[in-house]
Amino acid sequence: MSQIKNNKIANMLYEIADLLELKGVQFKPRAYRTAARNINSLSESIEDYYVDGELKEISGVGESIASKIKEILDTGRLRYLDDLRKEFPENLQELLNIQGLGPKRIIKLYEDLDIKNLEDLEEALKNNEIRKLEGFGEKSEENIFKGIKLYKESQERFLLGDILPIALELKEKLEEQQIAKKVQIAGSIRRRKETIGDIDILITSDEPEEIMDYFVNLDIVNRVLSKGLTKSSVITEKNLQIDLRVVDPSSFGSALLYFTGSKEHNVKLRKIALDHNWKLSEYGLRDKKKNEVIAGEDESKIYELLGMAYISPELREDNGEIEAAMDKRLPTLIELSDIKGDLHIHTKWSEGDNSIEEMAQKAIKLGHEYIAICDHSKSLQIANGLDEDRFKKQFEEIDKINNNLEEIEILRGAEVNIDSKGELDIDNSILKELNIVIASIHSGFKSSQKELNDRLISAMHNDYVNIIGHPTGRIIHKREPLNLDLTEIFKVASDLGIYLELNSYPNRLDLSDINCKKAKNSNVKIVINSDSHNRNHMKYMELGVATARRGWIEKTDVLNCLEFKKLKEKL
DNA sequence: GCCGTTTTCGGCCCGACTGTTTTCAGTCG
Repeated sequence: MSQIKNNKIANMLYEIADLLELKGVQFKPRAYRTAARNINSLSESIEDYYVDGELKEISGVGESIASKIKEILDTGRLRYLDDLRKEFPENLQELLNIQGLGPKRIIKLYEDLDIKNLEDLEEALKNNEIRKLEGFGEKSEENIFKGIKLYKESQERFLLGDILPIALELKEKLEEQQIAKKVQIAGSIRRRKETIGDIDILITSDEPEEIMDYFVNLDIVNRVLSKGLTKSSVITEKNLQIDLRVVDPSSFGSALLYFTGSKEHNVKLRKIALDHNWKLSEYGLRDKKKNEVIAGEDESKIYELLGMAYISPELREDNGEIEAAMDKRLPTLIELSDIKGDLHIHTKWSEGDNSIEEMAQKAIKLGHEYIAICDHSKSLQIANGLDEDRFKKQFEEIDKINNNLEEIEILRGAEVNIDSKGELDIDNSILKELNIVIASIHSGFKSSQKELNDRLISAMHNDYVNIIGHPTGRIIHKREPLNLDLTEIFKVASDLGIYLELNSYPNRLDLSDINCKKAKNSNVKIVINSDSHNRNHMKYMELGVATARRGWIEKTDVLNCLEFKKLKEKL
């Protein structure tokens, strides 16, 4: 297990792609990105592939990229990348992350205005210099300005889906060291927030010096910020900060509570403690009069003494969970094991990487009872969307595999496109042959609120539509949610019995935690899907379930917690 | 640079949208 190495290599390949793109090289950037993406979604360490001589087994990796991977694994560096970097100012490729800027315009900005980095770009914006350039105007300035804002936000926080595997791997490594006893990830990761600022890890150990030595010398570490006996902080190459704290076993629970947060949750707990004439801190729950610790080792004991049920970390946002815990009316949150199937799976038929059979096999391994193959429809041409004829052909393949596989049920599905008028791009004669129809918006994001609402509502009125996919369309750090009136959408969904999707893709998580809670309060049922484009994406279900838990969702709120028989009845 | 039930060489998703133009380039998905 070493996602960290895979990640490092993928990032270097992504950088090559960016630099080649700036050079105006065709096709190669895509080849490098494909390889990088596939390496990132490997479930095993790339080193294992190297050792076994199987690098070229990785899809998208051929002769040339394989030899580059070898060079990186052997030497830690790559000459080819070093040489490419020399051709441009150090941080020019960073500008590719800004929405609205591509290679052509970046090169123009560089050549005409000597813009070498983000700082130069902001300066030029301030002086209104960009609008004077040929091909740019006031609107361009405005869009670049907005793009910078989103990009900066993305620099400060990381996606849960990117950080969780790293955090879990760190935890595992620390646990392997016999000198660390208890190991727990705290902070916003433990609360499974959609974005993460840094990683906080709490441990107990009798050998703090040894464990700190081990920690600051891990290969993920780029810079050591501080190193002591109780706390050390390091920074990784991607500017992610990791704090490791050694705490006394007698206060492990109170420290865990304190460092898990949220701040607002903790403040309220401390107030309640004060009402009892107690004092709550990271060192324990303490009786002020007698000056003695009454709890600290165990987190749940603290909640118990404060007169409430144990509160799952995902709920700790001071959104009513404390009151609910006191009244014993906390929801029984959905668990990953409640999920019985995945109803949004792409395959090679459209833009997925794997075949129907491969996806089904992976789903069996994950313990799913059923999956729905929901490839894109024809108007999404970039995704090689299916037209009516190809859907018919796909039915045959699905039915055939379904008959051959006893362990799983494969449903016929589609993710059809909602056009600018709210029409679906696939004929009802095909839709009625499907077990599952997801309708999604993939274009015309900037329509007015009324137009957007009307489009979704019109799609929901189609007799064959079951699910609205990624309802708000947001891409975390990239695209704001659609300007929808969700209250109206929820009402229509509830009235018509349409399920709203919680799309588990790491940068979607759409519906968001907050919207899940609102949906639940509006009697809307949801479905949690992975939207897998590769068999290794199916594990994203974990992120969706975590988000649902943050939204107070119970298994009875979720379509794909039903067993297959009941699911079929519902549909 | 990768890949192949139309190819081991010659392709490589392509249309919509935006903002800039005055017929189109660049970007996005």
